[in-house]
Amino acid sequence: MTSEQLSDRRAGILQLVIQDYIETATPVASRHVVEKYALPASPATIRHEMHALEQGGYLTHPHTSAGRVPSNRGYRHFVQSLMGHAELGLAEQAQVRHQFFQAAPSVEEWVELAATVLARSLGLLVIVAPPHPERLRVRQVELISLNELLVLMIVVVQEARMIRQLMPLPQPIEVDELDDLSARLSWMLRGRSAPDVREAARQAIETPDTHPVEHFVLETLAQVLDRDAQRAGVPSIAGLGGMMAQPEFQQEPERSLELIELVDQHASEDLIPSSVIDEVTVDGGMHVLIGDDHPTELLHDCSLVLAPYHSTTTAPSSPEIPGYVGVIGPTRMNYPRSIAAARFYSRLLQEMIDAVYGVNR
Amino acid sequence: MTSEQLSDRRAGILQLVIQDYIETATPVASRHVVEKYALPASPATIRHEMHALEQGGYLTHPHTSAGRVPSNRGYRHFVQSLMGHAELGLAEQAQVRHQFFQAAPSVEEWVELAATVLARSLGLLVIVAPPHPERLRVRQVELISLNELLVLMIVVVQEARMIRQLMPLPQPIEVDELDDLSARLSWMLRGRSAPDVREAARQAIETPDTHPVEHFVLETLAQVLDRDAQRAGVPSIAGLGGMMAQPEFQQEPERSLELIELVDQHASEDLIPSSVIDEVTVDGGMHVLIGDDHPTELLHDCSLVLAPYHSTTTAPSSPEIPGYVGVIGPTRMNYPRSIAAARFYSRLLQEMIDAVYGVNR
DNA sequence: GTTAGCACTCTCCTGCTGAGAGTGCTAAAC
DNA sequence: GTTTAGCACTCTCAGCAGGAGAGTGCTAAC
Repeated sequence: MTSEQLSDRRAGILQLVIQDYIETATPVASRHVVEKYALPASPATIRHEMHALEQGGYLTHPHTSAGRVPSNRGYRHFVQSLMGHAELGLAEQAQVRHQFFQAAPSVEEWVELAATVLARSLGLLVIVAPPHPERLRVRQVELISLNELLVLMIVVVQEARMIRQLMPLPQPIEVDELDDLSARLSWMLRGRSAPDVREAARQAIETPDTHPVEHFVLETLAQVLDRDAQRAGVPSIAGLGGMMAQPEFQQEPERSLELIELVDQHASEDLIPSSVIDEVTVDGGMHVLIGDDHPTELLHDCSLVLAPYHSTTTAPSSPEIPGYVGVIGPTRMNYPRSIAAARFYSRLLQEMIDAVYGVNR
Repeated sequence: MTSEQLSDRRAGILQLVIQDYIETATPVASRHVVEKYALPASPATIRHEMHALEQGGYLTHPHTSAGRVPSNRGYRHFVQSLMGHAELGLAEQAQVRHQFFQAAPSVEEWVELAATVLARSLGLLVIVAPPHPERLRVRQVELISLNELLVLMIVVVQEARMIRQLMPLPQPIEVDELDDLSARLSWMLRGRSAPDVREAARQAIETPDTHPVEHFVLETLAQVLDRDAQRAGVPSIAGLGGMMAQPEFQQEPERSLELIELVDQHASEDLIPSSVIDEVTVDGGMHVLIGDDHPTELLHDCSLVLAPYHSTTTAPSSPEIPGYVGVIGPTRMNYPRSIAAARFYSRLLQEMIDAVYGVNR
């Protein structure tokens, strides 16, 4: 690992090479860089420096007579030390904000919107997940009789979500009894989550006088709480089209196919493994995985920009799984812009969610 | 248009050629077909017949020294007269049924499941849409105060759906008043849909004594009814991966890219235009669009198998937009199997929906 | 330290050739 | 009249050679 300090000029050349490669997607030649950026040096000199950068592992060579291409190490150095800090332009920020305020106020809607808009603006694959409580806590249970054997159960949970579930009953129940039951359950289960509800179901079956439907409802409720906690965290994926239009994928059809397969199956765990998110959340900041940093082998020629976020108002009682804005693109992706955008969108989402949902804790 | 009757032998050869091409995706040669199917004739004879079929427009020739490839006309004749009627195997039917009964009983869940399972089994693009009412009718309105300025509105509609909507209020309202309001709205709006609710909102603003929040709630309610009627019909798309693995797409990257783009943007209106669905619904049966039958030019080398369905128990009062199971693949797709599968899945969906939702009409 | 010059390497495009596949036609056999 | 064998013809495809072009690496001079 040759990690000696780079001279200013050398670092500058590395930066130019990377910027140019990001822009053109073709190996950059010494002469090209001299002419394009009007460097006060000859191609031979630049060649000399490039050679040194290649020795240091920052650049590579597809073959002898090709220009230089950044290596993973080069990109890492670029991201960490060279590129500086960028923010999204104010006009763009305003425009995106506007779209969000126009949308219906629901987390799923925002998450979907964030994924599609960001994907379109970057031309890369974007995965956005909402923050969601690890377990849901009951706030209110409503049982609405649709007919003798069919009940619509509505559960309002403390996390300001609502779950509906149709329940075909095993045996009929009177409307009065049903109303009574829903009132009792609301009172009894307030603040409880799935395990508690399971316990209540067990007790109900042991208590002689309870209506058999009660046990059934409790079991269903517990199931539904678990299922919906899962579903609340389902991420939106967008931008496959733009991603596939990137030159690196035009060349390699087999690789592209595998990636399409992953997206088709909504395999977000492969695209952004939860281990990575956990790791990031420790320091709470953004994270950039370049090339083979990524656990999934298929993405070893890609980079991942990850901006986790959470709702700041989470009650300490209910632990929350953070949301994230993830951008996946070829290692050649535009890092400054992607990072700035991911940061902006994650903050915006956090803001929007807090504004509407955060209040009631 | 030479539509003279085909001789038995000629039709038989057409059928073999099409079957073989569907299977192998390579132009089929006279000799190949003789050997593979042990025909009691020499290649030359078959060649002669193939020539005649080409004259009739049923087959084509990529170039002189290639085998024959079915034309759109050939496929149409195959689908209409040659292939006969197939059903899915009973084992497969049972296995699919099982998966459906295991899933949570919700239309969205089933639609998603149908799309993914069918796509996987066919290796083609599958689009499944639920039937949904043209407009939703209110059954019950619940307003739950989350805090002074935030209300969760829950609307149960007669179509056994439920809508939730968070409403930040323009001004505070007492909990008692809110309960009162929701009871009154439930009573007043029962069976009404968006236009009626709008009318009620107008009246509310003209009536002096009403709480200002009432007007606001009514407006939001009308919006929400419209929006959710839209959203109820959103189709699921799956199988892009399998589709792209088909040899025809491996060859043509530009075309593939456009198709990926369409799927990425959930452009189901381009993939299955509503005009096509309407057309089909007249006779209520299945429909097969082959090649340039399809309005979208991008799909002129593809075929669409469409199986619309509806919930049989629809009340006459609320007109319903039908659901559908659509299969899109290269014109070379396996028609018997795709048609049988689409038919089966559409019936299964109809059955499942009727069993749970149809009862309460 | 910088630079011009030049040999060297590698890709990429073009044209060519030969093998292989399959047809279309013709003339003979059934 | 239908079927078939034989054969010429056409087109694709893989492989190969050769030349142009692009860029580097090295060396020697400034």
